[in-house]
Amino acid sequence: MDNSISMAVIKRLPKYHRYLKELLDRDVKRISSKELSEIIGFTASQIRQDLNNFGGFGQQGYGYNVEDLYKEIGKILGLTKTYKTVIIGAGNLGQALANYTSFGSYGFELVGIFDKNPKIVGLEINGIEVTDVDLMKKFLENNDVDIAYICTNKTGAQFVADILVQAKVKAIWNFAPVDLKVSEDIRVENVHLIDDLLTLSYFLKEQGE
Amino acid sequence: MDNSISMAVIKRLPKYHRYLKELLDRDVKRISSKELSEIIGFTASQIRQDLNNFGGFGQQGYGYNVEDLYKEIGKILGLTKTYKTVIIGAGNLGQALANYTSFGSYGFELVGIFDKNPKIVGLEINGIEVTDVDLMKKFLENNDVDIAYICTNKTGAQFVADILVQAKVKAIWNFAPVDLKVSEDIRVENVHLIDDLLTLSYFLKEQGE
DNA sequence: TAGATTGTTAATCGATTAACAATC
DNA sequence: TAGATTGTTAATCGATTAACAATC
Repeated sequence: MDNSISMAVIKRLPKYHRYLKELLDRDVKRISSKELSEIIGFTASQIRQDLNNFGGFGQQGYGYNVEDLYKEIGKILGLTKTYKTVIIGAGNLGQALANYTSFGSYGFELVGIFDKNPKIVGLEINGIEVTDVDLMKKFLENNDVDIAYICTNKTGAQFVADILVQAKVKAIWNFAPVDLKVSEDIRVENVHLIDDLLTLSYFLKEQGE
Repeated sequence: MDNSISMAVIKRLPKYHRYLKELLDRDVKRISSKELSEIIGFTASQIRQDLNNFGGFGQQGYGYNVEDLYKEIGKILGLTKTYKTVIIGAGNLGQALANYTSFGSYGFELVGIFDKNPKIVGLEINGIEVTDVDLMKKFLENNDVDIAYICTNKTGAQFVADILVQAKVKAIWNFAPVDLKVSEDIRVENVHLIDDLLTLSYFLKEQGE
């Protein structure tokens, strides 16, 4: 598969996937780029360009078969596999993510939760016991973990990331408000919540002027 | 202030703010675009371009005064004001956000939490009692709420958004996995968690090939 | 066959980077 | 004054949109 797909395209794929699922649920059999354009908000031209990065999924004069396209995009996104995940930091956010059952339905299987707080270690969250973070390295050696969700505070995040890199975890989903320094071969996705709030704040301030 | 700042620039502002705070804490007095470039990861040229959208904050031959620039960016981001916020949906995620004290320190003051579940209504979270969502409209009429965090499930999100639009709430921070249909004058920031996971999944799948 | 709609190339637009005169 | 570094214009790069021949 082409390795040079731009990030802009990749970031749109989940949205295609989401809208196609909706169409499928509404029993829509086929859709043209023009029709899809109207509900998803991308231009028809962009939709055709995006999809053609991965193959000719459509048919001239017909459009796209909704079910086929949905499945194809699922494949492109790697949803045919399952992934083992762990959560580090079982505070409010970590617990919230642990309880998100929808992630499981996409194939992201939670296999471990870690924390350093003795008051939290030992608790059971969504059927998984919280383990002391000191035992994480050993756990990672014995389990082939794909993705780690970092839900620690700012201070602990880099320390945790270093262990994850060493243990050859493949990806990090980072919720701590810091940019992690990691080796090139580990993929990081950041959720900097405060950044989003500041963006909103920027626009609210603008309004008043 | 210029109204035509591109979204790309705006989305970088919180990162400038974060790094300048760090420099300030480390007692760094001045910094050149070149030095900042090395720690923040944008090119020096981009940094100068970005900042010059808002004014000439630097000085030839010297660079930028860290404290001044930090304050200026804070102003640009609207951090001189405070904002009233509410949370709708007090499940795991809603509760996690309610307990995030750091938002408060940026001026985002939580004034209400709403839920429809009778088991949750009445609970006190971070000093605020969860109110029945049926009473939200009235609450919004009596309180000048700036930002609403939607932490409901997919099904309830649009229903809630409609009430928020009616009540003239200025911005929505949407955590439900759905694209809300709202009027033009309300700003929406989406956190589609599953989209981020799918992006990671895309790259993990790639690795194996 | 005629109509519709894709796949794909070309044109445009916008964002990033490079270059350098201005100036502290 | 000489050196450093900005502010800003010009060049480049990449992403989006438009156009249309191919084809179902």
